[in-house]
Amino acid sequence: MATSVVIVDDHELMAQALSGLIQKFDTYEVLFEAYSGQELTQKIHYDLIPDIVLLDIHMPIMDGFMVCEWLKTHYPSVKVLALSMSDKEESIIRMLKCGAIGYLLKGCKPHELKHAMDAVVSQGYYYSGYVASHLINNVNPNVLDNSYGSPRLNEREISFVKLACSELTYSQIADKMCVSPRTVDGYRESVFEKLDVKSRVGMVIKAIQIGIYEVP
Amino acid sequence: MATSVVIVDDHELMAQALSGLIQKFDTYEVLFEAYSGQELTQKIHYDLIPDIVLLDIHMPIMDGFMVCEWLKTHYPSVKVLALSMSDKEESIIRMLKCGAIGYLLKGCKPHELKHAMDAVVSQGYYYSGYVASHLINNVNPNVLDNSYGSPRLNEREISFVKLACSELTYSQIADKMCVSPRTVDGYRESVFEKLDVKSRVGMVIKAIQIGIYEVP
DNA sequence: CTTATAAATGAGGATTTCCCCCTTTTTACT
DNA sequence: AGTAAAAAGGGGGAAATCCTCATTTATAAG
Repeated sequence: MATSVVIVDDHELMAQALSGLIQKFDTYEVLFEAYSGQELTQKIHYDLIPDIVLLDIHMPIMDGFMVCEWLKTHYPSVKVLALSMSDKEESIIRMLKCGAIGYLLKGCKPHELKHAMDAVVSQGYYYSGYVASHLINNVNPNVLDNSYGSPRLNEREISFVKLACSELTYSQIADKMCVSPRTVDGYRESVFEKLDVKSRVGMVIKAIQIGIYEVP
Repeated sequence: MATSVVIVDDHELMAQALSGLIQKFDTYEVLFEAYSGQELTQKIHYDLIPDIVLLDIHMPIMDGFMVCEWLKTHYPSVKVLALSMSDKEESIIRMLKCGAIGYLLKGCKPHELKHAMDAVVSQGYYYSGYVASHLINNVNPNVLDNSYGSPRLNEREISFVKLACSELTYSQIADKMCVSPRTVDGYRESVFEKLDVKSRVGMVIKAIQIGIYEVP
């Protein structure tokens, strides 16, 4: 019997094109496509459970991390193969912690996709060579402790960082957060420490890298 | 005779999947795919000129803007249909100034792609409704003057901005650029003016938005 | 009830950033 | 050549950022 696949990608073009590609692999059949996380949660049923979910990470509202966590709690048998543009180790690690079983870059070749799906079915995991080497070489200890959000920053600190990614001064941020400027300075200090940066600009760049702040 | 198409996208998966999709449209045939701008410049010949080039914007080394400019100088008859994830007006305008004849979002539906290609062939242009409305509503005057690089920044200013997207102080930047700190302050002032920002953080965010700096 | 541990805050100062006004040098144009 | 316009550089000062030492407050643990 053919292995059933579901594709989740907010880019319809990508999703349908991928679908066409996979149809050509015999032993695989595409059950359906979803163009958002919500759509997936609606379309999937107890009698329509795929073997594999090809999951795009970067999506609005419900991103790949959330979708993956939802899947693993509601349909733990589903094997999630993450599909991403970026090889940022934070993304990879977060994805694995969310329960993904493989991580594939969108720049890979079609036969690599086939190979990955084969591996997921038979061995239960797959990481492209590039991803695996990244994992080995560049693990930032700060990333390891928190499955969602970012390296160990608490809620207040995350709010602070988001506000700091703007032209507001720290005292204006203090007003917005309803605390004293000195408290904001405390947030700054601890965030600098945790993110290992030495300036506000460094903090902003790092915040973008690890996904705390998204450039509009 | 079928309309010939070439696909340029650094994501092989995307390129090949797209290719498969287009093969299904009769009246269109895919001549070849290129996974980088350089590959396109090598594969295209006087006896192998496509009617349409589907061009991804975000690519390493040679991005879509460069590829488009190269195409319009060497093969001006080629109709370039830009394909992008983002609807940032800067990207759209830059692409049009580079000679693209249409702009499509990757999130569109397959039939929209078909429709766009049809329109490009028959009418000579195509902009998805979403893109068109963006153009009308959100044009930033700063963007209009410069075809490449970004809103009117010169080379030195661009170097400065890139260095400013780091934890270097302005005087360290001055050292790197081999000019006096005061000169760097001049760069800062003119860049603030041109990009319409009020702080270094604002400049960094804007630089990322308009593509001067790419977050690693 | 103490202890300790984290969060919020205060005071002060060094450095950097931001913003003026102004001079010299270089480049461009007619 | 002469004039205009950038580009590079100088000085100084107000504001913001960064850093250090220290105090209060809340919260959890023994």
